[in-house]
Formats: sequence, C-alpha cells, structure tokens
Amino acid sequence: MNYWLVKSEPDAYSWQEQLKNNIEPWTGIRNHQAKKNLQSMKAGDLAFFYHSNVGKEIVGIVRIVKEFYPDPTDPDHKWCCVDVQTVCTVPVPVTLKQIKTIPELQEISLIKQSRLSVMSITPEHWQLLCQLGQVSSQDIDK
DNA sequence: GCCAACGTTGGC
DNA sequence: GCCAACGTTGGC
Repeated sequence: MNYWLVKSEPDAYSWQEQLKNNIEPWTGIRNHQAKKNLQSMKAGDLAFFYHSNVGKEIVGIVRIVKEFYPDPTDPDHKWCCVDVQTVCTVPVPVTLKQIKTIPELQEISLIKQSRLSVMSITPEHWQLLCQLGQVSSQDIDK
C-alpha cells in the first residue's frame, strides 16, 4: 500500500465536484515526474486531495481504483492517467500554512517541490496528516 | 551539449 | 500582480 498526494486547482476541479462524481479519471498530468508517480500507483492506494492556489489545504482522501492507462485528453497518447474514487472528506482541512509550522513535515514534497502535482507521501507523514485532519481509521477502512 | 529565452505552476 | 522554481524550446 502506497500513499500519495494529488493537487487540483478548485477553479478547475474541486473536491465538491469530486464528491458528486465519486469516480473520476485523473487526467491532464503533463510533467514527467508526476507521470512516473502515476505509473507507480497501485489499485487500492490512497491519496490526499489538495486544493492548490485557492484554499491551499488538504480537503479529502481518494482511492486509486484503476491503474495507469493512456490519458484520453492527450492526442499523442504519450501521457497517462488513473481513476480515483472518493473515500472521505477530511473533517478538518490541513492547510499548507499549518504544515509549514510542523518540524516533522518540512521534508514533504508539498514543500520541497512546490510545483509537483502528483507526489508520494511516506506512511509516517500520512498518519500524521490524518491526525491533523482528524480523519478516523473507520473513514478510510470502509 | 550548452545556455538563454520563454512558459507554467503555485505561493504570497 | 509579483516572483521563485522549474521545465521546455531552440539557436549555436
């Protein structure tokens, strides 16, 4: 089981839309490192859903339900996407501001590689971020 | 292969 | 709106 964080600008695609859609193809990734991460995702992996630009906070959790396949929005079929399914809303959104104040979280890619839109999260950081967001294990288990 | 110019992302 | 940090492009 791996853990991830994916970014979306709420103006383009928000958590509210994700809640409505439930299952959504995660398309439009046009960065090689982000693509590499997409291809490393396994069905069942969990990912934080982060609002970039507006909000700048972790607002939800999704599960990878379909592993990488060609991105239908890419005419060259060079890039790929995965399908994600809504798992739960993070009861208390974890803001970037808050993350920056926590010494244990200074090494996460969200801070160190601020432009990367699909990144891996260590199990330790995942647990800590879940605590901060007051996500209960039951929320995720179902 | 180097590097300048340019474009994009995302925080502030 | 600005800027830092990258990534990409194209001339040489």
